[in-house]
Amino acid sequence: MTKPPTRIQQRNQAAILTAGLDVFSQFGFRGSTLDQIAEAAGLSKPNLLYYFPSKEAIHEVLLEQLLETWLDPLRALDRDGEPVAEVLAYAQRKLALSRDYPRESRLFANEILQGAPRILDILRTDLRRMVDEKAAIIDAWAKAGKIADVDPHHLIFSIWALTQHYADFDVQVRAVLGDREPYDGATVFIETLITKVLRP
Amino acid sequence: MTKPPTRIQQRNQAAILTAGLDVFSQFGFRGSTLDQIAEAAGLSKPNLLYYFPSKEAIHEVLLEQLLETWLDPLRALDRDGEPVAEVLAYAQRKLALSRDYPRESRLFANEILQGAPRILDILRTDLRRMVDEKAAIIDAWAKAGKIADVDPHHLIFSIWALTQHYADFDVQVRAVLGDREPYDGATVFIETLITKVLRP
DNA sequence: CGTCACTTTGACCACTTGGTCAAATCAAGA
DNA sequence: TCTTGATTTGACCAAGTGGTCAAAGTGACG
Repeated sequence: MTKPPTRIQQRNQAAILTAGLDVFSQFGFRGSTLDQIAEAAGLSKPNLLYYFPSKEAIHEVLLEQLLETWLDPLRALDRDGEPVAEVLAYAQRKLALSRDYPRESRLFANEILQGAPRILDILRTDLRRMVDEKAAIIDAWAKAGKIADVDPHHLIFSIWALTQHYADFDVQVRAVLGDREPYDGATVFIETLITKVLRP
Repeated sequence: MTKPPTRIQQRNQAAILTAGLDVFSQFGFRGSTLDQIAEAAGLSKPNLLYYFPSKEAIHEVLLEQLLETWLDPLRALDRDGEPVAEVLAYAQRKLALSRDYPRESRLFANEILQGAPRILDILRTDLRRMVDEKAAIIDAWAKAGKIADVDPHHLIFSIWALTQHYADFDVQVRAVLGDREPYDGATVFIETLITKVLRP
């Protein structure tokens, strides 16, 4: 029998989560402070703790929200589609995530860098299961001669690496490119790369 | 007229730097504490501060040591070598760094994720200069028809992404692969990938 | 063995941190 | 308007933080 959230609750919870995403994605869990988050959310610290019981709770909600959508692009890889087009589309969806949700990508990167203490079991079960499943599809395509015979797990890793790099290492990419916008070139490059790799 | 370090100094400074690398690479600068580092080094906190004036100083030495060797693999890319072999060798050197120095890779990743506050100017000058220089070499190879015509900057980014992924996301890679060792497969996959991408 | 520079540490400090609480303020429906 | 529940905050706390310091301990060399 939970009550529906008031307008103020909605606004402040959203502000806190946005602020938390900003701060956590940059400094990691331990490197972030409630004061930072409160300041970024435009609230006082006690007020922030009126909406979330602890620092941990904010982080937890953010990670949950992230995991909810993080695997969607891979989930959509369809065994009945045209193989090269399917993998290409997957990579482009993943790259779009990096472009449109770089903070989420960095939040995830921080969690993994710290040893994934909060999501390790999910990685070992849900993620592993889905990757194995999709790898089997890719492997079947290869065995059928529809694409080149590449290691499907490392193909998936390479797509993760290539796409997330543009979000996680954004500052380095931009430092090297100067003014030039990264994502147009990245889109073309990754498409070329995958096409060539998969050509039988 | 600086005195040569005693045996004890050598041992303790090395222990502190190793401990600092362990801790900073996992939690980032702000997420790490002197107590953690001191404990990992087997020293008391005041004793640690006898060898380094501050937390910042330890981190600074580690970053300096890192940058000293981080660009060596790229620096070695030789315009007079055989193009495909040169790029392949570069990628393999970089992958070996990930395998043999994963903590250094994660230290770097943490610094970049946090916005590269301590090395941004180096990225914008030294790194950018070297990447532009090597990109020009790759471009010349492409124009000469020796390799395919790919965007050289994104080619370099892709090698960074692919290789560093195995160090930075090690825990995720292993969670997905289970017992299987990542680097053998990665070596083969990356070699295949680059060969195919560069084939004219 | 004595000495002196090098090393180590316990006690301490100011500041930050995550979190609490009672009291004050505010908003909306009766 | 009044009431009541939702919201906000200043003051506060215990633990953790980076860092200091004087004093004690130790090693190497004459």
